[in-house]
Amino acid sequence: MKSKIEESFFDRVYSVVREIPYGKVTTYGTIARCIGSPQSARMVGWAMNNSHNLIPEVPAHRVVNRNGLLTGKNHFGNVELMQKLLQDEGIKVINDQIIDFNSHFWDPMSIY
DNA sequence: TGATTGACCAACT
DNA sequence: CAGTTGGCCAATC
Repeated sequence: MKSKIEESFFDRVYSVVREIPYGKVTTYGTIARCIGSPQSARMVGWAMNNSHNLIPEVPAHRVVNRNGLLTGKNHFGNVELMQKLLQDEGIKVINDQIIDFNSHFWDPMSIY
């Protein structure tokens, strides 16, 4: 029998994503690495997909791939919504690509 | 209930 | 240099 204190992979993902500060972005791989599964980056995106049903407070629009490309924009309902949200936070996005991505990048390890 | 897939990444050929 | 493959966990078919 599993301990209730043991959180699922998804729960850990949500915990990290929720801590992303305003105007900052991070990547799937970085989050996956932060929770101890560097190669589970795909699951992070999968968690985002379910997050719409589970935790609407998760800023999924602040999570992009390692290239700073808005690969998950197709899952926001409106393709332009993700880009709009990022631009509203002061992040420049052109052609689904975050401009000066390294400057807006936020490392989840900073919460430790 | 087994097989497939899914918003990724890195290594290998 | 570009295309393929392996890996991870959970949900869907």
